Amino acid sequence: MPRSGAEARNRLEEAALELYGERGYDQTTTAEIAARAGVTERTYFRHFADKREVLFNVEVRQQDALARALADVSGTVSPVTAVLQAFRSMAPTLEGNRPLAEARHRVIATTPALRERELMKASALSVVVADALRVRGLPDWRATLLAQVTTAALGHAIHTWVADPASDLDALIVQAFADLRALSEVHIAPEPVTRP
Amino acid sequence: MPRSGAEARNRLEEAALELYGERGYDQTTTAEIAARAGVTERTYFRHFADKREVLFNVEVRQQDALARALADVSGTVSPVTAVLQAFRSMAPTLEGNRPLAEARHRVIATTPALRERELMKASALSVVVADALRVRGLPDWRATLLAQVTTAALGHAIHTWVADPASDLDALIVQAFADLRALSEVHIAPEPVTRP
DNA sequence: GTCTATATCGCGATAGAC
DNA sequence: GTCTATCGCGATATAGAC
Repeated sequence: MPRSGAEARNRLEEAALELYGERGYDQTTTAEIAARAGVTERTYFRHFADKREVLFNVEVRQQDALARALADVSGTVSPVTAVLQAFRSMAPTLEGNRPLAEARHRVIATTPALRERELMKASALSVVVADALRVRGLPDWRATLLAQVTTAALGHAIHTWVADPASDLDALIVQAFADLRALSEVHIAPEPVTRP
Repeated sequence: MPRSGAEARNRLEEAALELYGERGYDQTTTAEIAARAGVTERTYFRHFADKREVLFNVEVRQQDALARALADVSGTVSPVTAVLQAFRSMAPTLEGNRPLAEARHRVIATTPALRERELMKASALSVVVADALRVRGLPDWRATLLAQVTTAALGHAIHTWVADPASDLDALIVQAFADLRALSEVHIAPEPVTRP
């Protein structure tokens, strides 16, 4: 009965989030997800590589959006500012479906297998940022580390946002970057290299 | 053929590393690993939670060592210096079995499932560092971010060390922290908070 | 130690969409 | 008609229960 693959995909994502939320990840089978989505188990695996991946297609889309945003930022601003602007451009989309994000994060936070996958996606995001920084002329090592630091800041902002229903994501992102600068001034920068 | 648990464990770790290296992770079954180690598959799962975990007991031990090292660092030095000293104290042990580390990293780098687990362990390490920093009086958010930054630097040092047979890990760790400070001076600290 | 659930994937056939 | 998604069936291996 289903026709367009994208529809089945969406139904599978919804079904999975519901079931993982209801009974927990471990107590849910891929067969159940497929059944609730109205397709066979085999179809599930044609859309998603494994039991975890259903919850992370959202992130993949965000990653693509971020890559585009990074490419669009004016070349005249500093690297960190460029990253900040790109991150901020993603805030509205995320704010758009907060309830979904909350449900997602709740399940992920309580399931080690899903946290693993989340770390993988975060790492991929960091790579995207690092690539953009390299394009902007930063040497490899700096691009990599700066990307890790900024994505960590973004992660913290999102985490705080999910935890507090009254918070504003964009403001939290700006705040996270400000904290980052403060941190580097107080704890990282001033000291000279130490010796034993 | 009975042995004292710990021995079987070691043989399982060796066998797994060998097999993963020879045919690749996907083409290796837990039964094969158990067979090469001279135990049953059931015994394998008594020692390791899943197919990935065999390769990461090393990291768990390192994590314990790091926690101790962090607790032992003098309370008078700055937080970042404390972390640096603790990291450096781990270098000799690692330098001790470089060939093993090389084989490990080669397999992990080429196997997504293993990279996931590696990220998980790195995250756990970061939590250990963050705890230590909190004990030293840093507020939550700073402890977390600083821990992520420093463990990222450590990860980079180790990565470089594994890639270059002629390199010295301790020197690379020191270098990584120096780069960290340089990075924060040039790219993070100087600028004031930006506006849209 | 044994038994079993179920995640994962290969293959050939079918049925809508264009 | 050609694609491509889906189905139905079967095989293997991981992981956990008894």
